Order: sequence, then structure tokens, then C-alpha cells
Amino acid sequence: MMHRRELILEALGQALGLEDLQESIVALRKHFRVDHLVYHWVNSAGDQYGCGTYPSDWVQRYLDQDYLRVDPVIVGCYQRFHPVDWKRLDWSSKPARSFQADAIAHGIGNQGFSVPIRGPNGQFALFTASHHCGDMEWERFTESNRRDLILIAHEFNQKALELEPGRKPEKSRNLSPREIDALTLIAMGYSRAQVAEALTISEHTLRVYIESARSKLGALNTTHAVARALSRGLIIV
Amino acid sequence: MMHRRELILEALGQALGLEDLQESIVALRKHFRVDHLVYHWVNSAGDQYGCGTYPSDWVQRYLDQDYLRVDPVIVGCYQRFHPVDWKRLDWSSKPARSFQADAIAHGIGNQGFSVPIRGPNGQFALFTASHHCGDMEWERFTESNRRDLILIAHEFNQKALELEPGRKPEKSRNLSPREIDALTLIAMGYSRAQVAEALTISEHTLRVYIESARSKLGALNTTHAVARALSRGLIIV
DNA sequence: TCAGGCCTCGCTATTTTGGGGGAGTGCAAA
DNA sequence: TTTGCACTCCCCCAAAATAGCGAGGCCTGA
Repeated sequence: MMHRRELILEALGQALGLEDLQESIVALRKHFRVDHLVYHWVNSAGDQYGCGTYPSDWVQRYLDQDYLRVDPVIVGCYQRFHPVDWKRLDWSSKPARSFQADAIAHGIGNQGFSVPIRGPNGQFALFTASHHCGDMEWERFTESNRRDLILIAHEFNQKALELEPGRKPEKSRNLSPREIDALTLIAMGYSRAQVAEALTISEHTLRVYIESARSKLGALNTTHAVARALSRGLIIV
Repeated sequence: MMHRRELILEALGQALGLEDLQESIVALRKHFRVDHLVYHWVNSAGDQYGCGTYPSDWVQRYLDQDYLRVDPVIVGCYQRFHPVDWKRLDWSSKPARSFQADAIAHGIGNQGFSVPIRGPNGQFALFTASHHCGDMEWERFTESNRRDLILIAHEFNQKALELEPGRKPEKSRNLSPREIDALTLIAMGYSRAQVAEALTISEHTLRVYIESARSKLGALNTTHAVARALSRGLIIV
């Protein structure tokens, strides 16, 4: 016998548009019996996309206030891998506190559980369950649904990636091996002279590589090129 | 009634050392009835750590030959998020082909399914199931075990992170807000003059920020600092 | 065969950085 | 209260990176 969750995931698998994602998330909220369930995608450019059950005025306020860089859930999860309970995040800073107050005023639960997800090109997303209840009850909920939430988070993200609106028209031409070498060593802090020596090529040749990598990446300068290459996973430092 | 898989995961949850991970992976291989099951961790520094059931001479050869930068599984997965079947990767380049031949000669299966996992600080890991069989059989296997493999991959990675040998002693002092601003704008390709204008501070002040960020990050120059800040998730470009 | 990408090298001039000095204000914790 | 730390400003000069010009050989796929 199939669980209800399975059915929802089934439907998710067949989702063709962003509306279907929205539908699925509403259905999942009902299944989990939580106040809110949200999928929040942060583009490498800082663009955001989300779907979920947060009230729209809160979403608007979040965008207006540029809460992305304040929200302890984002800030905290961005540097970690594990799913986290909101209680374990750092809410002590002044902006974080006022953000928290604002969120609660907008009907966001006092409890939350967020699953960070990372993808290529520096993609980062969060799948969050939020609820208004006591610590004990929330503890029980997360205990028993942790794994399901992780799985759903990933199914969800996969689907969102497929449906990604900004399917980069800039088909990032791959960097050539030499360009990767050059950029990697530059990213490791070596000067052009050092890199040229390490690669046993003339400094001028090295410059050509950096230049072409830069233009391929649409970067304004070397540092920018390194940043882009890193975000896109083209080089590993 | 608990599945065998659940029991293994239970044991994994209680793992205290790397040997326990190795034990778990052997048990899981038996459960899935595949030739090989491997967890392969790639540090941001390029260091590797792995555990699994690959023959030790293959592991040694992999390290000796620096296959990390050739292996299509690594290269391919590094830029994607979805778990992939090895058949969907690009094996066409010359080094990739010779790598493939070498792998098969060492008893690695012709089929494979890899789950990429990403964590903070540029952490990247792969959880791979590999087998020797026909396409149809492999298709059936991945169909029915995809979700379990993803889940286990994440459990495994979580455990590996906890047991991480290189628990950075360099407690990265956090960057100050202004330092983050400065570094972020620099990473976006603006020159010092432009950044200074954007932040409405003198160019000299900006330099002080970059300098202090650089020293906090132990970076050799600005580009290096940006690279480190990005890898550590301290800035978002 | 030929275009196009990749790898390699040279020169000059300008702009941007980096590293070295200092110096003053706040604020917050020890 | 003293000691940090974050933030802001100033000068100078050498070193490094950028920008523009140019050249040729090799290999691959159309």
C-alpha cells in the first residue's frame, strides 16, 4: 500500500510547471500537518525564487527588506550541510532579532526545520518546515520526519532545477585545460609570474589564458573570473 | 518490521570512527548486492578521503595517477546536482577513455550510479554504487534503489563530516560587515575605486578592509582572499 | 581543405594593486 | 578603565596587472 506521501511525490515527479510545485507543496503541508512548508531558492546571482505556503505579504516584505542577508536561517545554513533546527541557529545579532520579531508578527511559526541543498553553479536552496508549537512537540515531529523531509527537499530541488526559469542562455563554454590550470593557480594566490613558472610557460602566454578565460566567463577582471569559475564549479581551490 | 537497511543505518548513526564507516559500507554492499559501494570525499584543498569496497590497488593507482582531475565521474558530478548514471557522463576525451579502460582492468564495474553531495567550505563528496552487469539489469537496480542511495549518501556524508580528520584549527575569525561588503563587491568584478564609491568610503579605507580581510583569511592577495571567502561561504556572489 | 579552438611567444604603455608609514573616532567587552 | 576591534581618513612609491598591437604551429571536426 502506498503512503500518501508517495502519491504526492509521484505527482511531483510529473510536475510540468511551477504551479505544480506549488500544488505539491500545499499537499505536502497537509500531509505533514505543519503551518508552513517552503522551498526557497537562491541563485548564484542573489536572485531568489520561492514557493510555499508563507503568506504573500511576508514574502513581499522579505524581498523589500532584503532579508536574504539577514535571515539567520539563510546565513546559518549557507555554511553548513546538515539540516538544522532553527533553535540551533544564531539569533543573537540585532538585525536577526528584529527579523525574528517581524517574521513571527507575520505568522511564521516559532519552530522551524530547514534542509540546505547545494547544486552546481553555486546553487543554494532551502526546504523548510515551520510550525507554531512547543519544543517537545517539535522535537517529536522532526525526529520522525527528518528523513522524509530531506528526501522531499531533494526531489523538490531536482524538479525546480529542471523547471528553472533562467536556463542560462550563456552556455558556459568550457574552459580549456590550460585555462583551468591558470585560473586555479591564480585562485590559490600565486602571482602571474609564479603561475607562469609553475606551468613552465611564458608570462605572456599565461596572460592569454587568463584573458580568454575571463572573456569566456564574461568577467570584468581576473578576480571576477576566479569568483565566477569558483561559483560555477569550474575550478577547485 | 525493520528492514535490514534500517538496521545498517542505525549502526551508522552510532559510528564513532572511520572503521565503523568502512564496516557499514561493506554491510550495505551486501544489502544492495552490488559489486562496489564507495564514499569518496574531496576536500576543498584537493585532499581526498575515501572508504568503500574498491580494491586497494585501484585506490592506490587512482591516487598515483592523480585521476581526480580526469575521472569523468568526478568532473561530471562536480558541476551537477542530480545523482547520475555513469552512462550519461562524457567519456569521450582521450584521458577519460584510458581512465575507463584502467578502471575496468582493475575490476570496477561497467555500470555505476553516483550521488554528488555538497557541503560547506566547498566540500564535495560522492557516494557511488558500481556493478558489472547489463544495461537493463542496472536500469532496474537504479530505478528501485535511487531514493535509498540518496538518503544513505547523505547519512554517510553527515557522519563523515562529523568524523572529519582535518577539523580546521584555523577558527576562521568572521569577517566584519564592511569587509564582507568590500570583498563581495570586489568579487563581483568592480575595481577598488568603484567599490569605494559604491560604499561611499575613501579608496584608502576600502583598502584597509581588503587588507584586514586578506589577513584574516590568510590569503596572499585580493584574488586569493575572494577565492577563500567564496569557498568558505563567507560571501555570496 | 579550411575554419576555429588551443597552445605558445614578443613588445609597449597605462592603470591598478600592494605594502609601508600614520591618526583619529566610536563601541563594547574585560 | 583600559584594551581591544571596527570604522574612517591621509601620503608615497614600487610592483603587478591590464590593454592594445602582433605572430606562428598543431589538431579536430565540418
